[in-house]
Amino acid sequence: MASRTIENYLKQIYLSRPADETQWLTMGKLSAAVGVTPGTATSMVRAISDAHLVEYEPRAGVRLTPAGEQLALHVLRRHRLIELLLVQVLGLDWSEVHEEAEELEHVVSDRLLARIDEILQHPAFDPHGDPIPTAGGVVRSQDCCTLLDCPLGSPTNIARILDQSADFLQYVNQCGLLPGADIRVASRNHQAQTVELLVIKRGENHVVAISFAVAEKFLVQMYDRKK
Amino acid sequence: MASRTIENYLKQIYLSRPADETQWLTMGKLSAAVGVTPGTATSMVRAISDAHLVEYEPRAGVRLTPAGEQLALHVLRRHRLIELLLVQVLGLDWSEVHEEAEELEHVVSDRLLARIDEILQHPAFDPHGDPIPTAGGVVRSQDCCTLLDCPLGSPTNIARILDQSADFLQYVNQCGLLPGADIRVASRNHQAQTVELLVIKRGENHVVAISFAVAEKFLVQMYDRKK
DNA sequence: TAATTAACTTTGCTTGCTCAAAATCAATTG
DNA sequence: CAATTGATTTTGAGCAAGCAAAGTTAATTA
Repeated sequence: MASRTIENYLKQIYLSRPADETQWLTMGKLSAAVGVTPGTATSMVRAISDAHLVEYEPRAGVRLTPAGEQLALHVLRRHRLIELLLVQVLGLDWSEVHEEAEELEHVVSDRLLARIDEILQHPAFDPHGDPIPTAGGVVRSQDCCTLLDCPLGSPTNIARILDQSADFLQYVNQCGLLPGADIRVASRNHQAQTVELLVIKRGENHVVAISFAVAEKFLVQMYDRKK
Repeated sequence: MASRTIENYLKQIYLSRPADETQWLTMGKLSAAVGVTPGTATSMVRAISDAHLVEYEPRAGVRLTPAGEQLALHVLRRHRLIELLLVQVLGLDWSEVHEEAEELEHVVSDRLLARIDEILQHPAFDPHGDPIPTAGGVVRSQDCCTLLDCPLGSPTNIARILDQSADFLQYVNQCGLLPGADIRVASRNHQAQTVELLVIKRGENHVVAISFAVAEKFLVQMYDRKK
């Protein structure tokens, strides 16, 4: 069995993997994601590679093997199901659950996880809109784009929020930009680097302005995901 | 913060402490309870004693300080609230929850614990009838005796089950000896070392025979705890 | 009292994970 | 092409926790 340290490395390797599948994840990025010094990451990755969960190429980086990816997805499944349970059943605030799940994901048994999945009726997304991998390790991907490159004017709704720090999520909550919220991108100002949004909240229209950097943290869907 | 190893040692020291408060818990018993070799227990206890959570007297044994006891009770509170949550809210079988809680008890935050306590409406007992210490570290003790020394014939009900291994609890479940069950001790046979019980289950009387050793694993109350 | 025994402690070693600092490599820049 | 820079790897060390086996101590038996 993989230690909780190894589970964490695998999860981070998965989450930080470069968009281009042929690319390797560098040790610098991995060590930052895991929160250890680069040297530590190198030696841990060497060890994990001995267990055939990753491929490691010195000075190039690291990449998950199919076995490693399955394990990473399993951890991610636990994490996301737990988050949803904490929000929907235990009534925690969604800004708190990420931290909590970070610990719990390493100790819930398969049996308990199956019960959670059942109680939540086999959900496909966690409270932040992240897809929950199936028990078989399949990720049902959404067809999304960020608030930076989605079409202007057309109505859409928020699918996913990529920054899960408590502070940020509290702000998100406050201006009604939760997953599922109906919005429209009113305008983009490339000089000011801002995006203006129309948020439909309790029938009323609100205007919210965010920077390009923040706009990239929101994914929206082309077609309404509720149907 | 105390590591999960230290939390475990403190919990076991509390649970295995001798009935007589002036006595020390020996290293032999502790090492067996924690599941390590005696030498390991000795050196861990030395370390925990440096943190002033226990008193340690070489060749005599170990005993919790007030600070250590508070921490032990806190761990126990987490353990027992989690067990109850798993049974009542998540619908796990009560024979499974001990193992599960053994892991979870070290990772649930105070905030989550408070929510669990609220959802369960500040319960006083876990599914096995063990008392749940308050957030302030107070144990509300019950007035109990075992099926070995309770009076013959008089109606009573099961308050607590001391053996929490899955196999045993499945048997307990099967013959209806759950906490709260209405029973009477019909007879004791000192030659055969057995106790005969009358179990009132769905209006009907059932006869169950158990050995003295098993009888000691059940605590019953003098007065009906339901009122 | 001396010998035996059981419980406990000490010692030395291992594993897993980490860091700091030194060494190395690769990719620019001058 | 040499020098500098930035990223990466190696080295040496430390800490927490564990085991096995050798050494002590105290209590019991003879």
